[in-house]
Amino acid sequence: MKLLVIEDEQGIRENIVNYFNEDGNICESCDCLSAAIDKLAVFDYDCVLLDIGLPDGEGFAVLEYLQKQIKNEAVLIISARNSLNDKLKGLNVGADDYLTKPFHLAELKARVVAIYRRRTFNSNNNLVFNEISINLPGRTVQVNQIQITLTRKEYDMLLYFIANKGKVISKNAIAEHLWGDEMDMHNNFDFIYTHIKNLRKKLLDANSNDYLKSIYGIGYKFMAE
Amino acid sequence: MKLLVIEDEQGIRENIVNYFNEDGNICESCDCLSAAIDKLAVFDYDCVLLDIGLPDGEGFAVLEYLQKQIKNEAVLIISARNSLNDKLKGLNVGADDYLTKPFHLAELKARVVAIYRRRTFNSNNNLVFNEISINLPGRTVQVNQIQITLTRKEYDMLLYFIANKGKVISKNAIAEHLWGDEMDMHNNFDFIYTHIKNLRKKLLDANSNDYLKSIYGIGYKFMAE
DNA sequence: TTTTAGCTTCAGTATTTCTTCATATTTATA
DNA sequence: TATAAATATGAAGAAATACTGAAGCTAAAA
Repeated sequence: MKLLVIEDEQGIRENIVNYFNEDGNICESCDCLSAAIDKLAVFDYDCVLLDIGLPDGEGFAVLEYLQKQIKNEAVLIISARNSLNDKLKGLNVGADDYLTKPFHLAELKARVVAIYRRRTFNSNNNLVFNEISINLPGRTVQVNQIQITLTRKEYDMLLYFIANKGKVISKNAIAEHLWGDEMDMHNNFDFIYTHIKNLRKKLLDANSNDYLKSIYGIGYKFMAE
Repeated sequence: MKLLVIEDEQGIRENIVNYFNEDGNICESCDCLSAAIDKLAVFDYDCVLLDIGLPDGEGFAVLEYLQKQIKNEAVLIISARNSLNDKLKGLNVGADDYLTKPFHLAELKARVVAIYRRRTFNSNNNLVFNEISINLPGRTVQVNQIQITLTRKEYDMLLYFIANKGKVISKNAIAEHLWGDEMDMHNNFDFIYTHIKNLRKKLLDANSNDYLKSIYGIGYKFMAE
């Protein structure tokens, strides 16, 4: 999962980032509204963890920005305030959930996972596309009822493709989604080629259709019909 | 055991929480209906201790919520009212037991344990998974009818794995479950490796199948089937 | 006090995954 | 069709993660 933490208190911010990164997620962060908007304008995230009280304004501005841009990031508000008003305001402008400080990292993570599942998966926690079925809690992938074993990057890639099936995904977007924004790749996409190749091979070996289409000069598209 | 206490009177609530936590349980609490629903939406509990008279509504709403969500938390109602009507209403909407205030903490605990056993274990108080059989009251484990001796950490780990069989469990989640969330482990999982190793060895020495699978970069999964 | 069991730490090793690189193939376009 | 750029591939090196056995530590038991 790829996450963005918007939180001005350094301690809290770093705790959250470390906690998620240890689990194999890509978690980025920033400490003010303007940096947040900058990031969101350029990158896509699965979920944004948003503090309301920021040095340069209220976090609600992020929600409004996302709505205006028709971005579909999930948003979980983290806030010191626990008034019903703030909570309702946040949920009204499009937040998915609300958590009051102080909180346990485990609870934060449980909520993020819950939001993500609600958005992405069906009621059985399975993301199904034709002969491919992904089970999130078990981190397993089945093709034609037969289980295949994917590495972390392959799994993340497949999930990303299926979540965006039918859309052309640029190589930069893939890199950004799998490695985060500190990844400097000055036009070298060799590792993407390699992971694509390996993922393709595993899927084809399991008699999947050839959904992974290369778009010359741009990136890839996971064919949906 | 993981419990949730829903009770608005602070004194009673804290007494219950402390009493259960001293026994090595994980006992959380909240003081109103909406906070309770928030928690139940995200977390799973073994048993919910539910007060009926809450500031923002009747506790019965929790029972209805659990039924609607098809969650299978056990529920014990704690209430000042002891009218037959209320009792019947509670049991009708799915409560497992009913206790009238005032009560002794020892009685509360006895009832919770009774409910938990009734729900989780077969008639012999055993939690059985294939050739592994765990006896909760005795904290003993048998593999293929032969008893093996586990340390506290190993036992807790095994129980946690079997309770979450089929799901990938992150090392952070394991650490939290075994040591609590204050445990600061900045990327050092050596002790988890050690306990996993020891648990594995004991199970394999007793001719158990190799259920404990490592998920590279993430954590572990106890294979179900 | 001594002994012991269990927990944690550590260093060395093994394994898995990620990245790089050299080479081959495909594609766009001049 | 020729050329250059982009993409694909297999193999190998590098890095990250996991495993192991042993040793030290701690707290409870004898």
